[in-house]
Amino acid sequence: MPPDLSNPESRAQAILKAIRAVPAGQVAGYGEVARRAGLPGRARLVVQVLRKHGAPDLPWFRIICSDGRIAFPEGSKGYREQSQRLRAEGVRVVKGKVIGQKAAASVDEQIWGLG
DNA sequence: AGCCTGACAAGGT
DNA sequence: AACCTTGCCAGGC
Repeated sequence: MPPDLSNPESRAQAILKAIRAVPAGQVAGYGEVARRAGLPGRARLVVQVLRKHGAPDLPWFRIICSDGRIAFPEGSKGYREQSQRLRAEGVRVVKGKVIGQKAAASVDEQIWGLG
């Protein structure tokens, strides 16, 4: 049974859950995360959640643009940290873009507990 | 209500 | 592939 999503709080929770569901060594787009959270078309809501929640355990660095780009401005603190953290997980990052595959479909199972 | 702001997305050039 | 324009949605004022 999917979460409520009728109020901002539950929406944020759903998004956080979707983000945490992305496996190490893989990445996912903002819109992708939104969809998996049950919020299709709300990519920008994901952005807002990420801006607010600075949770240390949140794998925020695995979230990138749909075209594989890192969303932070080149040279910014976030840009450098994200690149570094991704590479630390074995993700290939070239010129601010992630080369390789995006998160597997199995992520959905992890979120909704289908397995 | 109206306007501005975002770590976006999609489509066209 | 790079770049620009348009569409979107929620928040904060």
